[in-house]
Amino acid sequence: MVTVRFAPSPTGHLHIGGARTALFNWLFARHNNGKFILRIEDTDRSRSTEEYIESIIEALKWLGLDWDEGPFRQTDRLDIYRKYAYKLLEEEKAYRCYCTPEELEQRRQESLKQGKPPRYDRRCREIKNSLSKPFAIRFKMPFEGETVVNDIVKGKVIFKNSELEDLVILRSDGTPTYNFCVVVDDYEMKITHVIRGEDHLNNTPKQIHIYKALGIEPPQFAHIPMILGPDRARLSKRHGATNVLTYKEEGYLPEAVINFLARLGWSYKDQEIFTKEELIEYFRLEDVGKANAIFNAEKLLWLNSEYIKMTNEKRLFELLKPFLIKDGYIKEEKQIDIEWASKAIRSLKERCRTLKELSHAMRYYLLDYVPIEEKAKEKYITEKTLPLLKEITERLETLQEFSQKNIEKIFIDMVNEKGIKLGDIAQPVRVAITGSTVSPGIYEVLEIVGKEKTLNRLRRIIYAY
RNA sequence: GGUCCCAUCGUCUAGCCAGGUCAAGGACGUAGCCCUCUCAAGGCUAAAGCACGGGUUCAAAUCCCGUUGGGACCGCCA
Repeated sequence: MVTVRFAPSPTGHLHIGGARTALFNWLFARHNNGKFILRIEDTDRSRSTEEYIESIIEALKWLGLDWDEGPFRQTDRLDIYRKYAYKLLEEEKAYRCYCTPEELEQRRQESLKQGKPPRYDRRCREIKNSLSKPFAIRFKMPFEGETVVNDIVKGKVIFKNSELEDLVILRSDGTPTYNFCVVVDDYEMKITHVIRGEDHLNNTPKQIHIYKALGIEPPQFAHIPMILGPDRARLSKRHGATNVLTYKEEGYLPEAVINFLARLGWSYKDQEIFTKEELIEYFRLEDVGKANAIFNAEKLLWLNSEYIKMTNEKRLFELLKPFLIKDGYIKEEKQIDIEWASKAIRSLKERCRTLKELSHAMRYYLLDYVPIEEKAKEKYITEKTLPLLKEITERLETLQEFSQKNIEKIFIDMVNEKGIKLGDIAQPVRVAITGSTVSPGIYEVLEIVGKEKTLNRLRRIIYAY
């Protein structure tokens, strides 16, 4: 059975790059009816936090990337790693290193200064008798030869063993290091395919030697390209929103984010928009590109607008509620007629690219009075338009059924009778009712706002002039 | 510095593995036009790319080599 894992380290929130790695793993597992495991790599105790673990889990749930096993935590499994590490020590495939981190750092700096590769000089490798000093366990890398990685995405990659260093597998405090736990865990969890960022490609030969020393067969590897910021540097906090959950807060739909992430480094014919089912059906690691991709926020925005258009109004309203409450347009406990809300959302959804924008646009449907933009007021609420506003108010007052159709008739009649253009009256009314020069069709807006609020707002602006 | 990866419009990409049907297709963004009560949406059109240099071949975006450019990794971080 195909088994993959997503193994984030909880030293930060789930970022865009990590989310795509998780997505590719998830898609691969679902496509192959395999298993997707979540594993938390928290052996860096000083930087890992509970808060980040929860945040990562929340983000994965929001994206709908469900896992079949886990979350496993490496800090719960320390005995296992120790067991394997000591096994290697006994078999003399690893050795005790008595150098202190301070000494190592100092030597590193010196090597760097002299332009030499900052590699451990293996000075403890030949110490025969154990000393009574604190020690770390280092793995014995071969001095020569080559290691071949047959990567599903990158193809055949050959590394010189002479470039590999004797890495620490168990720290002096007894905790294991990354390159060691991945191997042990991927073996113990029967991972068949390791799908991870390209930043791990250089680690792969080291891990392959650990597999060999442990006498186990390495899994298949697939190293997916990096996601870069617009400046071509690796995506980081400097580039703004990299935390997946901020996209939730900014009003993006999870399926839009998924769709966007899937198309970063992967494609299927000329298709841009995919349902989750389609992604699962079409996704193949062989179709993942080799080149790094730049995060294109504009395209994500476009995709989100497409998803908003495709989403039915009832679901949009549910998604919108937290935004409306936060913006102060509705109260949590207040009941809103769902049919009315649907009508309102329908009028706006093709004009908004995020839920946040949509919420903001809803203000003139929900509030009693809206703030009027100064520029709009100057341009459209004038001596010239005031009589028109008065007249349309009077005409609208007479309406029994305040429907779009009837409202339209009132406008058209007035335009014909007075020999004016529709815009001459529609724009001032729009400003009076929405506070802005931009809105859905004016008849539609008036119907949704309703007779009472419409007349109140018109009278108020006339009175205030 | 060393090692490894990568290279098609500004961006995401199709095409490359199995060279010809590619005077390179789609999408985002940009510009223009149409529609129009505003703004969107929608429709149509346009500008925009095979990094460079060699080689192989009747034929190269596609195969090979080099150059340049970008990225990643070199930790008792993951």
